[in-house]
Amino acid sequence: MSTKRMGSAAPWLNEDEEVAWRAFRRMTIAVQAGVVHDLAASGLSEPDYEVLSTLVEAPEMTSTLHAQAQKMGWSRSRLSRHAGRMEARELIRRDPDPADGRGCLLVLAPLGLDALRGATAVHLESVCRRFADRLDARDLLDIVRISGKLSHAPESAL
Amino acid sequence: MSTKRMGSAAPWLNEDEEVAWRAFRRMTIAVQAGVVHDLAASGLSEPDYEVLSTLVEAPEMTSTLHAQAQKMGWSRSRLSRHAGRMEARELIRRDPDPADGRGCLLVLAPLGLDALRGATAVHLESVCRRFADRLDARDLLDIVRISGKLSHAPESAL
DNA sequence: CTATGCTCGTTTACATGTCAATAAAATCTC
DNA sequence: GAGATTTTATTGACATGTAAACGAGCATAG
Repeated sequence: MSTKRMGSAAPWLNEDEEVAWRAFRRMTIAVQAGVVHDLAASGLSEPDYEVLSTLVEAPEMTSTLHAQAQKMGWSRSRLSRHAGRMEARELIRRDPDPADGRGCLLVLAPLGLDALRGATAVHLESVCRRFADRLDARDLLDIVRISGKLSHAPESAL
Repeated sequence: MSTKRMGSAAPWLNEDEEVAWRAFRRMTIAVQAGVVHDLAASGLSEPDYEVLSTLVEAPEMTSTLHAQAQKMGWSRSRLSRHAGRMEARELIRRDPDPADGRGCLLVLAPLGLDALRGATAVHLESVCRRFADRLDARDLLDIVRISGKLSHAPESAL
């Protein structure tokens, strides 16, 4: 694929690549920070929102901690901790898992559903204002194309 | 600019926007996590690397904590804490500021310069492998164009 | 059955970030 | 110059993330 930079010499970026890299970083930071900022106004952090919006899609709005962590790409440790904090706020509940004596079920609590409804509107508005409304059809296609090139792990450790 | 979504109705994303938003998220997470992962092998965290690479560009490799924080977009509190940790590892030094009795100067220490040299090679290689090498000239231009649309704050709070 | 190993969720210890309050020095106002 | 205000860096209290060790329950081989 890339015939550039094959030798043993140190790697480098040409000017266009450098410019694009800086632009990439600036863009990702701006959008990410912006959405997190907007979301905070609804009383949920971004991790909170992730947990709730993933959980609401599970059957019965219920999921094993293990399965939920898997689905979110989190460690069980992280989710366990965060679940503890969210349980204290009554956004979710922890029930024993009838199918596995070790496990527990995370259940979306009424308060969590309310919070999610509010936050979803805020989140959508934020994504529109900071992302979708600024882009035209061509931009969207370009993003999908480029994401396809950047989103997978490197072919080899090299 | 955008004549879509002007009314009082709830905001929404059409399918293309939704797909692009997911692609955008996937891409940013993959690249960011990948670079951080590679950098860790050199013994520096990403914040460490930011501090050192910003500091090395300052005159005399020295900068007020205030100025440094400004340049990095960090709070002084954050930089003060991180500087403390880096000072303990002898990557940087804190000297009193002769021009301002309150201030302090962050100075790049020899160990920090060494660490930065190693990390820079690793970082560059990582950016090549995970970013530049995967993209062609058109991709790079598209990124710069799209970044221009996404990187600034919203026109109004609305 | 039972012994061995694996998986589950939690916990401990620590690294890191935020925000508000602080102390000290500079700056401004009169 | 004296006094009020601002600025600077640090700190305390806390929220959040990671990694490794843990105890308890499950599962499989024999």
